[in-house]
Amino acid sequence: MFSKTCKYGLRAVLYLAANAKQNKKVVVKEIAEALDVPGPFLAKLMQQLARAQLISSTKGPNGGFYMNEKNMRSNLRQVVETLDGPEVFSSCIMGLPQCSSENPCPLHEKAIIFRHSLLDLLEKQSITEMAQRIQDAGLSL
Amino acid sequence: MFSKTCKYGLRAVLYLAANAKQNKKVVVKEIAEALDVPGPFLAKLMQQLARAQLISSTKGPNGGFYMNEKNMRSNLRQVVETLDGPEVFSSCIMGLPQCSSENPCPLHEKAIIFRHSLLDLLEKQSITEMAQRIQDAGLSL
DNA sequence: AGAAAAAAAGAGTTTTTTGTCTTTTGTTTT
DNA sequence: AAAACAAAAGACAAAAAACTCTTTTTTTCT
Repeated sequence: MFSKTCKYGLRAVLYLAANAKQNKKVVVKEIAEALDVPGPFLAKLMQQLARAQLISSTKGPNGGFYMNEKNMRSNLRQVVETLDGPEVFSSCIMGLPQCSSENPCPLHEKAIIFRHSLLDLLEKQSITEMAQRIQDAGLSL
Repeated sequence: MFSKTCKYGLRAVLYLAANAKQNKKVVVKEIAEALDVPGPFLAKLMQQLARAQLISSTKGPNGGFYMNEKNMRSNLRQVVETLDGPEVFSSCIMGLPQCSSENPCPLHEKAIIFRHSLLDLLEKQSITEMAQRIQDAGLSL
């Protein structure tokens, strides 16, 4: 479905949303240990997310990663698109280069419906609300 | 979404369904050229599909690949499962190893709905009927 | 100002996936 | 029986993804 990079990224964003704020930043090592993923690899992908302004960071002592107000209003579709590229949502499910509504693959119509339900899932869920649920229900990341 | 192996496999199965029969077998080279995919690589994955009895083959002159009656009654979910493994449909969308209904990830409930729509898409489409549509409407593969 | 902390950047390494090439086995036709 | 054809099998090569390590930059604290 998604690459490991992307899965780590989704989890990291939600971890930040649930555990970090402007005044309580979190360092990569902590996130990596909490999620049980390779630290330096996670650091790399978090740089990408920071460049895309989906998360925030500051260097130096007491520095680390966190979510600002704007970051909290982004959505998981954006995370996926910056890490796996926008094609994951537009490319043909069977990998046909020329697949389109004019020249559809045999699964085209049905695939559109399915894809829509995926986008809906990733776009419509509020990060703020998910962070709340993670804290309240103790959801795993 | 799916691996290249899997995408090639889906297309190859549909190509066979639309273009081959017991008495009109088709050789790998033809399929590879029609789909514009690497021949030897395609040959490999077709061996897997043949072992899983999702397609049929015979060696020697006038040999090649084709679909028998039983093959035509299989579905695309089986193709995906033999090439990418059954985990593609069961593993957590965020990659959490422990994700389950008892210990759900933040996307769990919504992901189940979405996954169901994917399985539905791959299972409920009849290969026979798709082959017909490919021939009639000249769908691309 | 100096030291330390932490992300950013960049260069490597390993593993997996994708793709190729060669040999073997089985079948059919002559 | 021999030759030719085509898949099966297996070993190999290249490319991409995943992961690691080192150096640089920025910030903060003393």
